[in-house]
Amino acid sequence: MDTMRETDMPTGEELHPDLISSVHADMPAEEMLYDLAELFRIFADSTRIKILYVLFEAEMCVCDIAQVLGMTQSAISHQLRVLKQAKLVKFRRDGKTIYYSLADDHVRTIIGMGMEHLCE
Amino acid sequence: MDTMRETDMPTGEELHPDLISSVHADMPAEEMLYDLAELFRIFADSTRIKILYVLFEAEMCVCDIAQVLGMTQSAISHQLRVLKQAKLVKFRRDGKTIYYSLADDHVRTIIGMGMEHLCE
DNA sequence: CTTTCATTTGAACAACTGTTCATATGTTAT
DNA sequence: ATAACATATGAACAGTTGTTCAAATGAAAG
Repeated sequence: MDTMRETDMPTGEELHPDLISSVHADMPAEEMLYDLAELFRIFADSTRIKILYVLFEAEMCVCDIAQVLGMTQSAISHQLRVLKQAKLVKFRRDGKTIYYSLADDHVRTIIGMGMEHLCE
Repeated sequence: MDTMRETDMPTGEELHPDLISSVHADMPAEEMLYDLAELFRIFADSTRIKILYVLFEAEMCVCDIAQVLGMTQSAISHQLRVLKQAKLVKFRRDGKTIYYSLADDHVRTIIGMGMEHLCE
């Protein structure tokens, strides 16, 4: 509701008023952009990336993943929790052990995209 | 150089020894996975996502971006620095103002990929 | 040169994140 | 029951991150 002119203004804080309002109108909802950042945050840790990479090849139980990555079972379990909540991995129970696997192929695509960007 | 058998072992910490060694062999270099996580870390902040989204539409100067996002010029400048270092944006100077724009189309693809994952 | 404006930079602080350690849950076998 | 094992969870701690504030560049104009 501001009544500022589009030309000949004091230029206090904005240099290109019409560009600003045009761009602002085309922005996705605040919440969507927040969710997007939150999604990328999941991939923003090398332990989680490693876990996902491991699961590219086969479903695996927690202690095997820990073994492959040379990390504590507890640390892996904590990260699997994050991946689980983000719906990036799924799991099934077989007796005492729990097998984790990729939830869908989107994970592969997103990580592949990142890899492609790096290798250039 | 451990000489453990592949069958009939005490199962101290690993449940599936051959799977472990096979998967471990197929893993990309430690450093590569670290770099990959670092790349996603750039996208893992909603301010940076917003900046990139704004630059989808047009090149823009710092104060205009700040205006669109309703944030301090200083905050935007700090984040542009991060994006610049990651080679995700480039800039040109025109007198006093500096115009930022997307470095290449990879940014668009990666963010698009994330969006696609969210909208399902 | 001095002023003004766009931007950058550094220090400081609060908020967040990942790992560790100890402990709890849940399952199987004895 | 109890023991052994795979996994999960909570608290705590160090390390990292994003914003703010104040001050510093750097460029154009008077």
